[in-house]
Amino acid sequence: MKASKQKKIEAAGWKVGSASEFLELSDAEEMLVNMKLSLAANVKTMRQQVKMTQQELAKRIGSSQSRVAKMEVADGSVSMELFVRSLASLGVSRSQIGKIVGARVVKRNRATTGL
Amino acid sequence: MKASKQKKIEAAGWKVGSASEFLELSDAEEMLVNMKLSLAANVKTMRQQVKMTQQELAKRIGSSQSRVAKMEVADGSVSMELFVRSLASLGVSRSQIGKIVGARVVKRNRATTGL
DNA sequence: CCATTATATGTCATATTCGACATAATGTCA
DNA sequence: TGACATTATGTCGAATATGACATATAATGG
Repeated sequence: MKASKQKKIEAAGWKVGSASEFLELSDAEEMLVNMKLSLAANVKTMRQQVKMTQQELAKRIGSSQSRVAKMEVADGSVSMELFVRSLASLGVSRSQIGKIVGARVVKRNRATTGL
Repeated sequence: MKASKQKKIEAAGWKVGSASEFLELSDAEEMLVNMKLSLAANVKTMRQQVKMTQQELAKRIGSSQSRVAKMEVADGSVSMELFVRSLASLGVSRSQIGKIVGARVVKRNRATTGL
């Protein structure tokens, strides 16, 4: 893993082992981070699509506004379980969640989104 | 949620809230359980495909044989993170993991598997 | 501008998940 | 059968994720 990439990841609150023993793991960790980035982005957009506030979603999933906020900024302390629970509570189907997990988020510009 | 279904889930070591306040959550919980069942089955078959022992996979992911065993029987104490880490360490790509998450496991009989 | 609402960030006690270990159960093969 | 490898199950202290809360920082619109 490149140092620059690791620094970026750690800056976002992620822990990355660097001992040689864990070199294979770093790929898995990076994958996990990217999955969570994708999940986070989708939780946010889905919630907004339903015009729900973080507070409301929090209540729905039995959590708190602060935790929902951490989810949406892909804080390192949020588990995949919470992402999945949230998406499910937003009406996202299992197969849709599978796609979110499997594909990188593409940040589109205003020209393509039409906004 | 039907009582029979909940009983089955709880028998497998899962905790399911039953207060009316959490009725919407139970669907999400069931989805999570099914995802983990799918992930568990795939960890097992992929590991066997590479002719790896639980002990060896455990070492690869910095865990223990007992935890790998729990993974493969879809024990309730195993997080999605660990499933993903394991699959990644077994060489499964992100898009493949997405498919595993998104689609129910189909248990095939001997006629179709050829065994 | 101010007031109000929504979102982000930090901390903390509690709950959950962790690897490790012992040991039981199952499988394998001679 | 017995010896050996592999997998399953239970438990425990340590590590991590949790909801709750306070509070900071936007964002909204009047």
